[in-house]
Amino acid sequence: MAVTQRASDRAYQTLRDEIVEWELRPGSVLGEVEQSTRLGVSRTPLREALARLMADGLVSPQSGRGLVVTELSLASIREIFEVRQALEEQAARLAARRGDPAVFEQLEIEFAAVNDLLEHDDPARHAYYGLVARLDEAIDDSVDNSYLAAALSTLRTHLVRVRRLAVDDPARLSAAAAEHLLIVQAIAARDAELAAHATQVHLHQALRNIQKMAHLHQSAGATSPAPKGTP
Amino acid sequence: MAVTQRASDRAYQTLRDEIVEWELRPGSVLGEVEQSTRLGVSRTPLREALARLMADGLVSPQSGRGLVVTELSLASIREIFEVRQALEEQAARLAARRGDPAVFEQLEIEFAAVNDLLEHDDPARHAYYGLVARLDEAIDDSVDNSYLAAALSTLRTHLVRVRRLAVDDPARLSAAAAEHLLIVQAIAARDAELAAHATQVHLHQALRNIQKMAHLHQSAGATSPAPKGTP
DNA sequence: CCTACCGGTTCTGTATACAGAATGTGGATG
DNA sequence: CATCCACATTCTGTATACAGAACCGGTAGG
Repeated sequence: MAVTQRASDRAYQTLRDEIVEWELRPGSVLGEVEQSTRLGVSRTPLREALARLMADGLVSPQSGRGLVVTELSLASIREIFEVRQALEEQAARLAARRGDPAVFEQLEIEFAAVNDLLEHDDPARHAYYGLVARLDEAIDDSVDNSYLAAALSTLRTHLVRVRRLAVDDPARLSAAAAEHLLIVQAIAARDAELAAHATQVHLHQALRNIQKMAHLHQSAGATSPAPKGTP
Repeated sequence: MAVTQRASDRAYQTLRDEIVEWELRPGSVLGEVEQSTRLGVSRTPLREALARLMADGLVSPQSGRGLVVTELSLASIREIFEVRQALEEQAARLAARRGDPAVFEQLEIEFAAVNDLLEHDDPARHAYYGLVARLDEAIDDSVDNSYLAAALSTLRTHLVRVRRLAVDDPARLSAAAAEHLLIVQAIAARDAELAAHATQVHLHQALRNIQKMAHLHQSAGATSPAPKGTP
């Protein structure tokens, strides 16, 4: 493995993390020289990093010159979920057909016991989201489709950004775990259609929850201006 | 509009076209210096172009150093179609809900008369594929989802590459037009589920046709070595 | 007081130079 | 004759230098 990571990779990961974690707010202008000096790399690898971020849809070219961190409005979240519905339904369906039931039976046990996980003192819910990540990984492995995996990967980046928008309430997490459990059970039972439908149910509820939370906060999250380098 | 295109864009488009048109065969090694001199641009913009091609999945890093044009096996075509099923079904469904029926009624007329188009002397079927492209465009516009549009766009690049693999026979084109007609009718009638199902039917038949043709040619197409610059 | 033009400044896009790493080759040795 | 090591060549990754273009400010004119 690469002990020394490339400078462009470091710049990409750093910027991506900062955008996803909302340290770089939407609308922030990313100047090449500014960011290259800040991250301690030259402009060449930084440009490569910005190009990748643009391909991901995390930054977009502003009118004329300059790249800005893309907004994450409720409308764009809805768009993301429309793609997610399509891709994750297909992924669940194919995983049910091709996956090794043993793998998902193991995950089934863990999701059944997820309430113990949620009771632990874990503000960031690392254990829970780690389990979900392992489910995603198991599905990707089972599907064995690099194009689908790539599309889902970029999508998940956006979803982490959505997740950081507001902390999930425990009730929703518990419900989500139940929905995940059904998906896992369906895959383990090789019931492709049930896996597809259960995925639709989960995504519907997840989006609904986000919209509900956003409605509560209303003017709070989303698109506060807060520029960074304009004193 | 930009009168002067950027060098990196020119390099990207040129290389992409050459890969899609099978002038650069799968397995071809794309050295940076070699390609930069050939295309008459410096290494910096060429690297940017190669990065975009890698994001598209048209080239992939070879073991160690060097990028190679990706293979297009029957297996990978199947993978592409699995993603395509998911995304185009969703696109058709959403277009049926959101599109302007008038637009699709116009397309309906054109698809109904497509046999006239096919009788014209047009070896590359420009008129036909142009009509299909306009349908895709109308769907994208109606869906109004940038994430979905982006995913479909990269997918279509791969599909052009598949299409160039072998010339479609007239019978298949005629059948495909009938399938397209049903999709358009469903969208015009705002029947989302019929649009989704008709899309599935069309994609199933399209993939089946490709597999049939590949089976006929068997050893022909796909992965013949034929390197370009090794005299 | 508003508008249009002009200069300065900053930024992007491109080219090139340099360092490190990997690969392949040749010769020497077992 | 095979194998291993050392060297040379080539390639990638990075830094920097340069040119052109786009913005911003001020100033002069209507």
